[in-house]
Amino acid sequence: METRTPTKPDYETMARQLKVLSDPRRLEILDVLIGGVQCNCEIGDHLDMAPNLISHHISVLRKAGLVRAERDAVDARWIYYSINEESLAAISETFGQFFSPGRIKPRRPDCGPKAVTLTSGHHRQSSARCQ
Amino acid sequence: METRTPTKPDYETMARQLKVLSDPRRLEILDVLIGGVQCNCEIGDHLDMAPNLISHHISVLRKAGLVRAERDAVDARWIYYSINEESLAAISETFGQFFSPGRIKPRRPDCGPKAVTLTSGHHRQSSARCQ
DNA sequence: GAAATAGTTCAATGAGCATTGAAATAATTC
DNA sequence: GAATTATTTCAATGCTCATTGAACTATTTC
Repeated sequence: METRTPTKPDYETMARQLKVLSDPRRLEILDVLIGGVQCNCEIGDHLDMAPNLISHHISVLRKAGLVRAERDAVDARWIYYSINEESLAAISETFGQFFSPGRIKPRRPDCGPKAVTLTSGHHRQSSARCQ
Repeated sequence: METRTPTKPDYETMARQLKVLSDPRRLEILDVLIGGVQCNCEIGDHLDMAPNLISHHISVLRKAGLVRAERDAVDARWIYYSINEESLAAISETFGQFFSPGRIKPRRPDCGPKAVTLTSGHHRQSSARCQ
């Protein structure tokens, strides 16, 4: 009988995705991009970060599939970054499900020494173990 | 005019919370706890981790307020861990909102050299900057 | 009180990673 | 083609943190 999620989640993959999101600079960059700002120069204006640092964090977000890049058709020095909406939706879905409080199951009453005690009086047998 | 979330999120705090969640071992522990297993011995059986490592990760989860501990009333050597439902709900709410794809705003058209080009012909003035 | 059991704390190791400044690449302008 | 602009890559530094084994605390059993 399975007590966890129906299909056991890939914790390694989930952790890797969450690690990408667990940086304040990257959260701020994401927030700016979500807000509709995609011009690199304006990103720099908002963020007060060294350009190479912005570049580094954006590359992390790109490798994670969260952000896409597109060069300007007229002046190819400019690059526009944008949120990969599908990727964000997938993350939102996955973690929304995993961390949903509704998933919490009640404490299993047949576990631990208390259970043994409750059924056989004040003293339990010495080999008492859960299950 | 604000283009991001109404009240600017505390990226540092969010990142710290996400960092706690960005470990495969901690995700697995959380999943076991969410599944209703709270007896330490059974946690150990499920996780195939050294007891001191379980203890370490659980202490991280406890410091983050995600997990609570309670000693067995009969045999105080046993400790039962449980999910702090309110804390999980708060996290689910915060991140569900932040990463919601519905928040994504369209690209601002008045940004970058393309905008200048579109209104003033093929050549833009050399000092062109966004906004 | 000695042995056994449940769990935590400590110290050491090593890997990963954010940050910084400088150099390099790419594209455009004059 | 030299200078300028936009962005990336590189190398070095230092901090954080997961992991391990050993020692320690607390509690119960005999």
